[in-house]
Amino acid sequence: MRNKSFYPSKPLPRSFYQRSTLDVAPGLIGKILVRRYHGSFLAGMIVEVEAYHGFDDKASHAYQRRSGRSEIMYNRGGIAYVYFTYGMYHCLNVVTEKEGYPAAVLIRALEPIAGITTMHKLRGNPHTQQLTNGPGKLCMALHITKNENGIDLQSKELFITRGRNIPSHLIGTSRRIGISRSVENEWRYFLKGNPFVSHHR
DNA sequence: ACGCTGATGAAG
DNA sequence: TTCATCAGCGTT
Repeated sequence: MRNKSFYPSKPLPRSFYQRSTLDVAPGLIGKILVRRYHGSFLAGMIVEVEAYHGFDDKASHAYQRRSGRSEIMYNRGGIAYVYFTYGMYHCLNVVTEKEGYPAAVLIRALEPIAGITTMHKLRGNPHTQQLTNGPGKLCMALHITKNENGIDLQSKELFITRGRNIPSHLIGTSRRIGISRSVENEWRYFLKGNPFVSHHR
């Protein structure tokens, strides 16, 4: 848990991201998201994600449009897509699949692993359980903003590494949170029983 | 249950 | 140019 004892493994290869989004999304559960900040590492285990993909997903930013904000989702997998929402918050996605197919996975929650003191400062000292249990919260805690939009996940600044291997029976699925269209698709994945998974409202 | 807050994109 | 819509959060 101490930052000094944490040194990350190599970034996951680009090939990890260039697969079906519905394979990448549950595959991210248990992996470690790493952010370099002022020369040290902030890190957390991914415990909740949502997939947004393809031409028929009405909740996707890329639905029936390819311009501005959503253009980045058409890139080949392996880069970050960070967007600003509700006038206040940033959300981190990882782009998946091949060039020309619009898709990304939203990182919704982390279990903090390293740099927890720094994360508390960046978040305004909430209880640890509230530190990274939501997509806006984890971006605040890891200082992820639109400056990181488009960053290559092979970069030292922001990447994902191997973590725990999670047996599939420990991964739960549900409808996605906070959307009004295509609600029937159960493309949210989370680590069952983990206290950092965000709660439904 | 609601207000905060501003980027986005569609409509006019 | 105006307007509705929001992949959220914190306080009520």
